[in-house]
Amino acid sequence: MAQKPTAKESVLDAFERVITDKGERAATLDAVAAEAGVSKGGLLYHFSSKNDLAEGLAERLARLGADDLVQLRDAPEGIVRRFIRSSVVVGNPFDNAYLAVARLAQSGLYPVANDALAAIEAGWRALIEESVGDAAVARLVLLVSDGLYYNAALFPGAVTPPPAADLDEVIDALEAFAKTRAPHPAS
Amino acid sequence: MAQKPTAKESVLDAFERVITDKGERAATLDAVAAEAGVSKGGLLYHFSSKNDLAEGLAERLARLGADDLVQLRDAPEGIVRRFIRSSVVVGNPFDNAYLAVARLAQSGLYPVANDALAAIEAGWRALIEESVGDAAVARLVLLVSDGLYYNAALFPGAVTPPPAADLDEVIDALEAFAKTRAPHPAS
DNA sequence: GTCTATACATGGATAGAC
DNA sequence: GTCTATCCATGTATAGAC
Repeated sequence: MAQKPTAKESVLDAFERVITDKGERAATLDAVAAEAGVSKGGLLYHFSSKNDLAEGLAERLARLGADDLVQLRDAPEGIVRRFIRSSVVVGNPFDNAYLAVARLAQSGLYPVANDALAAIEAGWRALIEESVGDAAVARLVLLVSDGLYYNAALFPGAVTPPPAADLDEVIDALEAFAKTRAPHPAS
Repeated sequence: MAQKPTAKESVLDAFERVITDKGERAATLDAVAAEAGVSKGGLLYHFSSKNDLAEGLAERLARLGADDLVQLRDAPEGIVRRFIRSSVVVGNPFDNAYLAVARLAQSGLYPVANDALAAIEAGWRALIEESVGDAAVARLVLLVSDGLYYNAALFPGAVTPPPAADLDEVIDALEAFAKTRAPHPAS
């Protein structure tokens, strides 16, 4: 029965797309309505304010984030490798939502966006710490991820995608360091 | 003879302060004029547009950035340690300018701000690479720095200052990794 | 050089027809 | 449920007095 809210979802898609492509400031009600193919009034029927739109996106992120965390936990290549690799935005639904909400959060106008990001980060942190077994290594992993993510995704237009080979080299370094700190995780 | 442009500089100070304290969106001409203690008209005499203000700040950053790079090169505690430590914003003139310009750049409305940041980053990258002698390590150092910086400084209000002890631990890890990669830099 | 007054555009949101 | 028309607030920028 949660299969039918197509109209709302497509407006939310449009909101997400405009934020991602042109930045938060460009995501006016007019622009979002146009992108969604409806009028401003039509949009405001589904989301009665701009803050309502932000909440909708934050909820979507929370939903997708839960799935993402499960996939991360079960990643065959290992949690750290998967986590770092996924720090460079590729364009899946979770990435798109995360990026858009991050942009919203930056403006400082939507506390709900900041809260949603904090919740995602907390989930990651717990999983990474549990996985690597050392707080310092976990911190390093999270910092590198943040560095990658923010660098690549934060500035609309100036996207600099890092080469995959370089990325793996960085991951190797992190895992080597992790071994240094926790040499015998099993015994 | 470059000692007298007090009025312009104080307007620029106000611009910087408002951006830092309340975010780029709150830095309207009205708000900046009020902060500087002048009228909107008075402000616009010195900077004929908002983009002009952004350019002024970008130039200030470039000026301070040159000094910063020299100090980094000569840091007695070592370049990497100094660099990572300085990634957490402390409030010196360079930090203030950098933070403000970063916020401007995020909006996507001021290409001059993005350019100024890119120039700063390029200077850092060259120095770090030269210092650690290994591209992968340099990349890691820059990523950690970015992670630290963006996390702490990007969201107006939600500033999370990382503990100094944890920071040093991260630096130790980076330097240990650097030794792994370049065991005998002299021979 | 600094001020007031004002023009002009844009964005969020309401009212009410269809 | 979606539209048009409109109101109101805010932000940038200009004109011209002092």
